[in-house]
Amino acid sequence: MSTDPKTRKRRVNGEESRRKILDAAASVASERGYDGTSIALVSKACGLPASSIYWHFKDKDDLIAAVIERSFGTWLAAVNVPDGDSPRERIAEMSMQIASALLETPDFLRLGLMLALEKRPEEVRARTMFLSVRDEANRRIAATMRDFAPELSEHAVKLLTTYAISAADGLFVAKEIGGDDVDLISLFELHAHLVYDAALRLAAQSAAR
Amino acid sequence: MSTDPKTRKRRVNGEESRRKILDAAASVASERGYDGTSIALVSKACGLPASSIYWHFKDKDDLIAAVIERSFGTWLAAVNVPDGDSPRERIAEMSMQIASALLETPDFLRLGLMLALEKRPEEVRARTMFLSVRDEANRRIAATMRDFAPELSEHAVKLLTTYAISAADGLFVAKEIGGDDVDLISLFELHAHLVYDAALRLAAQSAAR
Amino acid sequence: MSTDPKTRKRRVNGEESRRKILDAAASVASERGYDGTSIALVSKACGLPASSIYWHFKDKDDLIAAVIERSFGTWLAAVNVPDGDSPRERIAEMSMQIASALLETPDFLRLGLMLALEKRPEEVRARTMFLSVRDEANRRIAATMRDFAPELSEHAVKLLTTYAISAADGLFVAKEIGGDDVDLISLFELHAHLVYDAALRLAAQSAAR
Amino acid sequence: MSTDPKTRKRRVNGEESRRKILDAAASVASERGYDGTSIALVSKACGLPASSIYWHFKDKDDLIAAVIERSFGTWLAAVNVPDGDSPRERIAEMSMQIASALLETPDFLRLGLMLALEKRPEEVRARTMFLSVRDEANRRIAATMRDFAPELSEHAVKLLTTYAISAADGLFVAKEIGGDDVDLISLFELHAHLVYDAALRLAAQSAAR
DNA sequence: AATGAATGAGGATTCATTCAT
DNA sequence: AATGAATGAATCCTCATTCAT
Repeated sequence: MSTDPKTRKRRVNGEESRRKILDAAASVASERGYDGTSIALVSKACGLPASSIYWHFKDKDDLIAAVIERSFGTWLAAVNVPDGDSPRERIAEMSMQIASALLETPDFLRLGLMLALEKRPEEVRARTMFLSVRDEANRRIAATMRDFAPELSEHAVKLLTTYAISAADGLFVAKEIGGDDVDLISLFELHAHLVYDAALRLAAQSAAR
Repeated sequence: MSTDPKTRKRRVNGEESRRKILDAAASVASERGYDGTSIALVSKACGLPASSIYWHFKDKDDLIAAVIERSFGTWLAAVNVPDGDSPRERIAEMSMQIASALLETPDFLRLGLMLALEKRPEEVRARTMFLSVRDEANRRIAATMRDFAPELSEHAVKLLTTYAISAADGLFVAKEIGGDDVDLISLFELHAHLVYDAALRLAAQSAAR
Repeated sequence: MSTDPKTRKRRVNGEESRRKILDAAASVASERGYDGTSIALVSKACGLPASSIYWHFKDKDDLIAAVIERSFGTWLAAVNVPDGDSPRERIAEMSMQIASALLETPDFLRLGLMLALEKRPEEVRARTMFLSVRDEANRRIAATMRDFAPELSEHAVKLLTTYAISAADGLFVAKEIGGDDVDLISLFELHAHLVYDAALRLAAQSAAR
Repeated sequence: MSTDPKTRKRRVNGEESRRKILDAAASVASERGYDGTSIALVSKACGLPASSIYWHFKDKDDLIAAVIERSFGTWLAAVNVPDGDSPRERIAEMSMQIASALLETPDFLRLGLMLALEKRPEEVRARTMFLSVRDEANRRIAATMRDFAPELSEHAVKLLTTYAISAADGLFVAKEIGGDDVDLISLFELHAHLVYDAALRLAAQSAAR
């Protein structure tokens, strides 16, 4: 940390502006989606004129892709595979981590799902960014799954992984819609339980063959 | 009701125009969401001038709400609770019906979820329409659930219902994203299975208390 | 001419607006070129809001192409090949017609030349329009030339035609630059004379071979 | 003049930057005209940030005027009045020089003509620069003309000079439009021939009076 | 029941330019 | 001598909506 106030003030200004813009864009976009996020709105929210946004980002697409990217970063940092403990406990622990990360920084998934559902002709970079980030998550979960139950066939791994992620998405959506009426923690607990049991059963079937 | 052929002709034409507009709006909106759906786009897609759209619908909001409403109608018609058979088979059967209805007419849920995720200040009628339609679905499923396992506590019913619907949403989203890579039928089969088992277990717990 | 004022007022309004826009665009564009012609400027000049311009024309390019097209029409109407008289007199007569048409409606050529000189990457429709219109003029003059001196080789016809048109362009530019200092009529007289003599000489050479 | 190597280094670098900017501006401006030449485009083409351009040039106008000035310099250097030989040969020789200078460095005239055709309210310095440069050319040619045929009336000198320059402009434009289809050399040969004959005839007429 | 035309507000983006370093 | 960042005005164009017919 530099102690020279002048250097810090000036040098960092560019990056600070960039950060302010990203913050503003994240909050606007996660509330109103891609189309609903106008540059004017972001400009108002961050205090910088619209033209300044274009100094930091090529275009709206670039801006929102950056929002997704950063948002995924913070999100990932909050989730880390625990080791030790029994498989059941590890899975429950991860499940809790994901649930609370979703409660704390929902921007990533909310905006991502909005983009994912849209199928406009011209592929939006932001959408691609979300999908690739999601693919990465997919691979990690599949790896954990194989690790934990090596007998599972590849087909079963894929089925379970897709189910695990999809249902989590759905629960998140329910929470977004239902607000405090929805007990996300309990739902994720149930979810972890069900997926764990399903994995055991499928592993047993595979082994039997 | 007038028998004057001219009047009838007009009315029939009017209804056909209305239908054409709804068709166009449904296809555009399910691809691009609320904001991405411009009247000009709908006009181009249905061949009628923009001003004609305003003869049939009060405003854009009204149009999209109508799309949701009609879309839900067709959708509901495809799903009907089967009777007879064992509970397990009935649940599996319903599950299949829902999965194939989603494959055939995905507009309803795709557009609905898009709207649900958006949180704009001015409540959009279309969104409200979707949410109320979804509440109705919720009630029906809860009723079925109580019917099938009366021992379940109200809390358990709510948890299971929410989980059942949410995961279905998530699976639908996965299918939308993944396309043919995703085997929606198998996923719903697994889903029905898991929810059924969970219901049994929770019912047993409730009974034990 | 309809005598019903209401019909005329309303029915024609669309076309009248279109005309007003074209008039305004012609005057602005011929003064400031393609880039200098902003829709806002045209809007101010014609009294209609910018968005109305887009009702009548697809985009700026379309608008300016239409200006060129119409402008060429009026221009062509003012020039018609005279018959009777000796070749020399006919050429002199045509030459005068062209000169005075240029003096009266210079928009066409001024804007056209501006566009022709620009070589931007994305071909502008307006430019293409001018070039095709110019090709047509080229063909007509070449035909007249062949008609009048059949002995001329094709090569000579092309050389003379190009020279005739090009020098006329140049004289027009000089007049645009120099204003009243430049006696366009005398210059065209001289030009006609020189081209005529050149044609005679080249025809004689061709015949001699 | 300082001998301090640092200062010299800077100055040399500075002049090289200036040159790079001018090169970039010349290429952009000769392709897209005054309005089409944005500082951002020039910046991209020369690799220096926009703000650096403003260190070397007061504003856009200044930059483009400098382009014209330098461009005219290189151009002039390529054309030098030959002495000795007969008048006819001297004119033919000059004509060839001009034609090949136009083929090699067309930027000057292309940009100049674009500017000349525009008539915007606020006089652009770059345009004035071109016009004054052109006036100078005019004077030189008139002087040559008087020198070569002293009997010519001032009126005839002016007419011939204007015609000579204008037609040359026109031929240049034709070459710009037509590309390789247009044989600029032959056209200039013809042009020189015609002007020469016209001068002879007018001189004879003047003498006769 | 339908439509051609119009319109003000707002969309994304680029403009020429400035300023502190 | 150079530059990263900022900025207000302007760019083209689309928006949802209205209105007279």
